[in-house]
Amino acid sequence: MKYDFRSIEPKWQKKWEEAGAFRAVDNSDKKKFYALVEFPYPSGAGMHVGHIKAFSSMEVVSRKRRMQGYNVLFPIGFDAYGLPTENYAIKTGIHPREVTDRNIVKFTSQLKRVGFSFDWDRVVDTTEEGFYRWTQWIFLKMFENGLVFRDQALVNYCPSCKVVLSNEDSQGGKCDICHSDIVQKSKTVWYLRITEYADRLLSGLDEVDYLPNIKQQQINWIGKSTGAFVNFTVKETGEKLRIYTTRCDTLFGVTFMVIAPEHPIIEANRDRITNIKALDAYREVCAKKTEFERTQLNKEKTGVRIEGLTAVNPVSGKEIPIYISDYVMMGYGTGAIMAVPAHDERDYAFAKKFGIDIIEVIKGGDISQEAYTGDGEMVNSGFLNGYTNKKDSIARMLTYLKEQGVGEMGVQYKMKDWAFNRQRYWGEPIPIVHCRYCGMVPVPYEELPLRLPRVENFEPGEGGESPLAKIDSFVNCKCPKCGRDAKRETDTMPQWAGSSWYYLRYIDPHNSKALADPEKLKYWMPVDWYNGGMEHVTRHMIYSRFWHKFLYDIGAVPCSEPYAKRTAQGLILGPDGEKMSKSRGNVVDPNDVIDVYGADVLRTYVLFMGDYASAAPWNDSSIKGCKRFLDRLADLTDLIRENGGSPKLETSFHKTVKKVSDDIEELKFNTAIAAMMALINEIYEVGSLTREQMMTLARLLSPFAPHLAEELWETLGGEGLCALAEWPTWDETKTVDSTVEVAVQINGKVRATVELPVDCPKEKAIALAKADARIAGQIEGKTVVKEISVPNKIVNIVVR
RNA sequence: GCCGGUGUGUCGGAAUCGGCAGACGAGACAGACUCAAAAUCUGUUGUCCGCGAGGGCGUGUGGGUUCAAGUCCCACCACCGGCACCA
Repeated sequence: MKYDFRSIEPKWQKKWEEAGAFRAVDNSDKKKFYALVEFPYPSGAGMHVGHIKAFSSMEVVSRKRRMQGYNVLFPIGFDAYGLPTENYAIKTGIHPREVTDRNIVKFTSQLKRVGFSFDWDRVVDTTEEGFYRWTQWIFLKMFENGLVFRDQALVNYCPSCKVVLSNEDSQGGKCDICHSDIVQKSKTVWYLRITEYADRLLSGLDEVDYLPNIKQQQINWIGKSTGAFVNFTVKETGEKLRIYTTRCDTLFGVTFMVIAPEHPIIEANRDRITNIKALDAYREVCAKKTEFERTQLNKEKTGVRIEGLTAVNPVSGKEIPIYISDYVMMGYGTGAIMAVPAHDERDYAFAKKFGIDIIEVIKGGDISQEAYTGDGEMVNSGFLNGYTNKKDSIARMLTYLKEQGVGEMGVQYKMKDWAFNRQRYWGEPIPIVHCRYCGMVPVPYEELPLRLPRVENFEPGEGGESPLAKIDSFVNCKCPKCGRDAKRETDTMPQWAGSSWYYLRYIDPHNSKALADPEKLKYWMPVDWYNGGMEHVTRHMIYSRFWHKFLYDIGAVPCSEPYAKRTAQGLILGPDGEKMSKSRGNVVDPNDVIDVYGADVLRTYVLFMGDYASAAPWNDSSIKGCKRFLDRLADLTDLIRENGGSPKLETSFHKTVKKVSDDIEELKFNTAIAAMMALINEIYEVGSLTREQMMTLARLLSPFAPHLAEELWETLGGEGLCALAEWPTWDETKTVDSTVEVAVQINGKVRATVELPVDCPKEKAIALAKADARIAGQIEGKTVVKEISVPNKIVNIVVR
């Protein structure tokens, strides 16, 4: 058959669209399958081949599921709020709305050209009123439920761009945009109380099927640690100084305390502290450091002793000094630690520098040389002396602390509350009104969406204010509660907002009464399979799991976890082996590939190029192999004969159907395609095949190269669309040949192979192996020590 | 430092309930077709010794278990990803 991709690809794309072949059906009796891919950010550069790979796994699975009779929901949308569009607008003066619309048109045409089987009736755009209305709705629900709060915090601020930056945008202490030095600035920050869900985000992982490394990253991100809170007492004031520790059994080894420079106890005791000037000087130095500098490892420990305050160890009664040092963070635990220099490397370094006592409480190391962090017998520890097991000594100490009322078990998380505002224009307005009399008042639900006003100037204001702050008509409003003059919040939500719930909107994208109809949610949720990048398995996925759990708590969704299964693709690197980027100039544009080879070749190649989960470089010549594969496959129609093929070929078909079916489920597309290649190589050797076999081949090919598959299907007289034809099945009994080639080893080295019937009994196999001339020659004159035969695999004869 | 992963020809990669290492594809070389090139087709292609039959070596390194190890065990090395002064 002549394979002219230029004519057949548009032809079948049109037919699919006319037939509504990929439309998901609501209220169907069929079994559902919801496949999800991470919706793209519609950047001006358009898609690169990495996007194609990212979408291709669920594309193949979706197409296979449809052929298996499932009602499939495979949607696409656009995560369109964000900084690049806004920066582009600042630079060019073109409004983000126009830029976004233009980019979405571009992405849509690219996606359609590839022939993805998305349901185009369900496209969502996070910047559209009908969508962000519900983003705001969820925010207000969280506000109502006490999950939203405001607090002063130090933020990364770029004095040149006049903009507050996230930690990601200020790596290395430099502004990501203009590369000037970042300073720390105190700002009011909106927070979502994600830490309240920390434990459930952790335990929820037991219910879902994520790749192990994905689960592990989430576990690390949440960072749960179990330990104890212990109250030390300040001798001079009687105040409690509370610390968190995971090793409360080392309490007898505490020789000093360290608190964070920001710890409130300093302000509370300014007049009592005799060296307050020295402390203030140190604190000022710390305040100037960025989070990045402060967390640099292996740097010299610094700090200042607080004169005038002394702590009392609640267990030993010993009086110890208190220091401030920036190696203790206000943001973790209580911002204060008990220091056990003998058994903690950081405390050891600090004690050495400041000449503080080091008391050994765990035997096993040499504390004159370094801190000993291993296990061992407890010493110098009162009632704990003689304990050798960490678990027991901690348990004993916890009991004691509780009895004495000076401490108790506690849990800490590395995960922090989610800073949820940006001083930016191109985002969802936070629907809150500040009233002088009523405080923070939510915008009434019926007034949603709170529209983002159309402005002409997107430059951030002085001091890093949102551009919205300059729009009087937006800012000035009446308090929804008391009706007096009030001002709107001018910050917007971060980029993560829309993507935290978009998968729900696909289920009912045009609903104006609710974020989605409960009946539809019940049918479609949860997402059966979600694929995306490894870079999103912590932030995006944790954020969206948090929102989902909240929505579950208020009865808005029917299940507690949004994604039943999660996998990730590896990057496509540039032809030079480096990460694709505009600045390197190594980006491959899918349109260029389609122009030359067609969409089917592109689709096949991105899946054939390597292990789906690993990164692999693009190779301009390797893609030819996929082109040849499809050409050769199309030409097979010339070999169709009434009694074509051979019994062995029939077996190979059954094997291949099984292999391709199984491999798709494990995302092993490269070996699935390789199996089809091997099959057509075999057909060419045999020289003919049957029409039935060719139709099987077309259906197997359909998820990968659907346009060619349709064309073949039509040529062969198949009924309806190949995309909706029944997925081929295999007969397990027909996947085995009648004979197998078995390797014969002498002392573990292969010396010959013999053709044996399948499941040949051991004795017979050994006898037949020995009958082989070469084997007989090898055994001659030697003693056979042992004979091993593994049916259908190997015969090994050990001789001496 | 901690956690996770990977290491196989010239390249992308196959093969892990231990059983013929290098499937499939690319590249390279040789040949056919062609005035020629491209495309296509055929053959060769881990490495070393040998005219050949054949044999030695070979899956990051070193050791071990086994009739048999890319696969299992021990010790290391290198690279990639994540977290990181987390108390």
